[in-house]
Amino acid sequence: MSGAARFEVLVPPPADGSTLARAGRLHLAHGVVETPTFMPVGTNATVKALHPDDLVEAGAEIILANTYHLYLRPGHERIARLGGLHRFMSWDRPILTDSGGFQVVSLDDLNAIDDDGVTFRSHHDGSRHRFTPESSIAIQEALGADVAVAFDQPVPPASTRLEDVAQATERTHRWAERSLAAHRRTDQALFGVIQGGLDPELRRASTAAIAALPFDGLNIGGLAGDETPAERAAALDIVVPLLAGDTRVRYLMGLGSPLDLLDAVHRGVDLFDSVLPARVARNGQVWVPGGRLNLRNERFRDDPAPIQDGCRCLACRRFSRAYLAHLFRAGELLAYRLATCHNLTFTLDFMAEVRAALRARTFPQRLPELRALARQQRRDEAAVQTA
RNA sequence: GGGUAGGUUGAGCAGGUGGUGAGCUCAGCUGACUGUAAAUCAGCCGUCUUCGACUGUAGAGGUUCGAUUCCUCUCCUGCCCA
Repeated sequence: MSGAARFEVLVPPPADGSTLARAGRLHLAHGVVETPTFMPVGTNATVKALHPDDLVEAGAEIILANTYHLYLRPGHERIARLGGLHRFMSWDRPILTDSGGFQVVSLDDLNAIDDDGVTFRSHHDGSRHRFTPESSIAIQEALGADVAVAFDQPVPPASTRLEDVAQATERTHRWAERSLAAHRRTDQALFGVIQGGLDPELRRASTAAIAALPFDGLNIGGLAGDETPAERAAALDIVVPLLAGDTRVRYLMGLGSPLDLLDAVHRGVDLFDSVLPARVARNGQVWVPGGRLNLRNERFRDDPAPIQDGCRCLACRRFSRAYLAHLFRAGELLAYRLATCHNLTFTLDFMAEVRAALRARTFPQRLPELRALARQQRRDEAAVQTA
């Protein structure tokens, strides 16, 4: 272990087994992260549409950036020359870089994978590149985030044949060891990724294999894809109990809807990231307690209310739904910023509420109420609740 | 007043010189989005009983087996001339 990440369990799960949720504190080079929490995704060294101050105001304590994208543009060496990722993007709180493994899946038209690594074509210009565990780590060290992630091979769990899941999982294990061996920086943590798809035996084996290695944190990968909530829950219920005595932070990669977050926290996960709240916001939908609103809908054009009564965010403090509806229709850039601020504030405030319940030791009791808050019914029901 | 070019589903168009015009782009309506090739994508967008059917090419007549197309008149619009 690098020692660059220390996870402190503030409130362990209750002995009665009513929940595996826990409150914790993750100490990183650039600061402390209260968990459970959510990391907004800033792929290109920016959370789309936001100023770093917006993120601070929304309550983000750590954000994610992407190795693949920053390697291609502007280049990790350039970022290193300019003083590293924090300085480059003027963000002085913790950052985690994803390894680029996810692009193995999402850009699968453009690449070829083998046991040594992945050869891919740039989505910008078609030029050829190659990632290996060693090169991914080298790039991440150059970027200089607080946390690097081992290079892995995720697969869409529900639609992948078992033998292919097995192959990707075993490859991920070998790459995990190579990522660890390649990692040099002592001021940067390194997290490992558990795979195994939806197969109980593969999940179990992957959890054991990755947990046995000296990573600073344990990522749960290959979920938040095409699986059902029940399948995801089943996978978590295999992974987390196996980590019962483990003192490391648990990070479920890619999860972002409030209800999904709540369920995963309940099953023992500490950390999340997702593009969902930001992307959904840019596409015109905002999250409110118990529902969601599509601001492009005709019915908001005359609605003088804020998105959410009592919300502290940049949008709700000063602007009406009608104004947001106008901005989206007009294609005005402020729409994206305001809606993104709202959804990230909503998500992060929701996680703060979950933490408060955990610290007050009222968490499992408050689950129904928190679920009601997180639920996102269809718009008609939402309208009733927020009217 | 004369000449000329036109009139297509909210707008702008495509097409159609006798036998299939419901096609495109906007606009509009709705939905999706989960380790970001996403300010993107998908559906709907004349009417209906919507896996289909019907109607629809400014209006009224005429020719024709059959007219959006050819003929006559009328209305409207742009431009030119007076």
